[in-house]
Amino acid sequence: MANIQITFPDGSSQEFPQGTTALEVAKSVGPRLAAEALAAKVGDQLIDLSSKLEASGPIQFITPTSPEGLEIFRHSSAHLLAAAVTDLFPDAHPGIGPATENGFFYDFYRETPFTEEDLKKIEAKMQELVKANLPNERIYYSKDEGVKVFEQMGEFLKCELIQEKADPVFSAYQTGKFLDFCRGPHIPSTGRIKAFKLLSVAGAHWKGDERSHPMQRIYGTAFFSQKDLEAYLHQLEEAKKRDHRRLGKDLDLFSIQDDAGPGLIFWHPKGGVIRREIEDWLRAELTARGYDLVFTPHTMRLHLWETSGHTNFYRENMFGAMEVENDQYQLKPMNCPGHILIYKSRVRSYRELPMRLAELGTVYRYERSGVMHGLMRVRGFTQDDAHVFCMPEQLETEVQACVEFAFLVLKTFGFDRYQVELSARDPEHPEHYAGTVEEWNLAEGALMNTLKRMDIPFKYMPGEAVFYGPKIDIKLVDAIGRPWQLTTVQFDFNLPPRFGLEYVGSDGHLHTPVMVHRALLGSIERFFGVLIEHYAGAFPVWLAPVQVVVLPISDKHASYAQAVLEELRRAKVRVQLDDRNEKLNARIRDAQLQKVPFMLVVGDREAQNHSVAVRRRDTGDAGSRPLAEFIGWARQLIDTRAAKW
RNA sequence: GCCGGCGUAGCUCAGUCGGUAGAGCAUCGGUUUCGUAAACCGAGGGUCAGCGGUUCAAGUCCGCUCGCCGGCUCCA
Repeated sequence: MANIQITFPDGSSQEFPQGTTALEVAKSVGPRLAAEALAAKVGDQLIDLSSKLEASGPIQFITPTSPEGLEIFRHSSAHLLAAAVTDLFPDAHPGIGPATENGFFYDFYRETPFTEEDLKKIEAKMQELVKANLPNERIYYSKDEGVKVFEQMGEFLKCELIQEKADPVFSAYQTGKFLDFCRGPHIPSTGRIKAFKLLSVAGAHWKGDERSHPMQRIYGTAFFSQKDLEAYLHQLEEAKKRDHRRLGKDLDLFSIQDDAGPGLIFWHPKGGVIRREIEDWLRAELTARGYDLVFTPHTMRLHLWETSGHTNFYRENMFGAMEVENDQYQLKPMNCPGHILIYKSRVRSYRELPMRLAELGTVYRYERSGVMHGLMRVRGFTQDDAHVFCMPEQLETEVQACVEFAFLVLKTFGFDRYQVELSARDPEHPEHYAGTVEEWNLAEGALMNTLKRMDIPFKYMPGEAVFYGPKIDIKLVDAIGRPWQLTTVQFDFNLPPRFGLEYVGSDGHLHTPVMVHRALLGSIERFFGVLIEHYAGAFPVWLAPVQVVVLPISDKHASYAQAVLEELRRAKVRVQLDDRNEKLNARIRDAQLQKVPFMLVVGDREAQNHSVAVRRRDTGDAGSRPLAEFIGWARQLIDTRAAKW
């Protein structure tokens, strides 16, 4: 038998007989590697340890520390889950079960729902299968043969998948009695899975199609060590404490009320302060960047939305039209038509371009009942919207300015977890899009050049563009790792021709302008939600609804406390006096829980030399200093919008 | 919209087998005047989400509706 040459990551190589398994190669390196290895990688292909090596080449072993290690491990955990479920519940038909970012899930079709108790039973069965240390065996089938095997087992969902996706010869994995159509690779046996937990059961749809069978999805997570698992569960608990819905109530920032309806936000005084700070900052920046601030009506004639095309492609997201004097009016789901009407109100010259119309525009969208989520997904919200009307040759400059502005937003509010996506058209289906191929090439080129020139890493997403133009999106991540879209910069090849927009060029002829939609914060509501979670409610001084609390030690110090209060007010610091009949400790505790940045304790000593004893929210007692000095410090933190101090 | 869970005082929650509702915190009144994360005493506060049904009797069992939570789907 011929020998093959296997090269290791350190560059050394060794000969093995053809057909040697990856595991045997690992053993030749050392027993420790053989014990730790989960799978192997040949070239860029992942294989099982039981796979036979047929050709010379490099090999790499996947261990718990490899980037792919956890994913393979969790995928095998999903199989373990399915093995346990099919064993306990013969009427449960497995669908699909992949690894996810934080764990894994498996979807089952079953008439009766799984209960919490069922999850416990399943977990116990999984433990049992771990103890049995069942091998994950790979079996090859021809397509016809495979379909027959799964048909005999009554696994109609698997048959469907095989018919749709399987190669003429495909692999399946056997774990105990459970057989799954699966590409692999898998860890050698179930005995390796020690730290796992089933987390929840939720509804899903077969193949993600809403009209298809309802499925039951069991979520779980698995780690290489019990310690890692516990750390993850602890992190979930911590994240819950940052949930903006929890903090919104505890800090009295906003509410959503049954009497008013779901998805409609009430901004309480404290939330209102933060919103005003955000908006004031934004308006100043918009003005400095050559935007014009406008206001447009909240309801307009329905025919306007027919012209824009919304009644065709956006109807299911619009509130119903209302009748006024035999005419139909529509609550606005977007601001674009309003801005377009301002543009159209008179003849425009190329000298006026680019024209940047900005509005904090409140829109209403009908969201289906199951999708609302705190401030993140609502039915009424305010966008920091703007539309830039310009000539094609101005596009790139305008896009760059938008992206730079977006990054200033991220920096100002201290966001560091985000991802940038460029959504382009699907080149296979040019007929799905408005505008010509030339226009699209120009627009996609402008977007991509901008990102590349600015050295911003991004995900290129062909086929993800909306029909009217390509876009750049920036998504931020919430407390439990869910991404939320905020910033969007989008081209629009659709609306300018639909509304017959034009400008007089330097050549004296009429031309159609190009239009860019952009929102940086996205919606003020969603932005606020992400912001609350980002700071866990402990806002930097410039945003904190109450920046300073004055705490007189006893009634004797009331008049000095009052003087301190007034001096801070004159310096335009948001300050409150807490002179309730409570012990100092209790009042400090309340201020801490309200996450007030500074507490000023005043007693005899402070009254005597016009000073304050400063307590910081984060590090506690910071000693006494003259009142004037503290005010200077506070003002500086506010004026510079300091994130840390 | 779909699947599952949940809804008791302002908040967090208890309430057994169906027998007419309770705690802590918060609020209000009083006492206490205090130096860096919860003083003490007392009082008020409920359409048990809503509507309907079963029953001698429903917070508890059944149905419908509304809302919330976790997902799915959707998301210009």
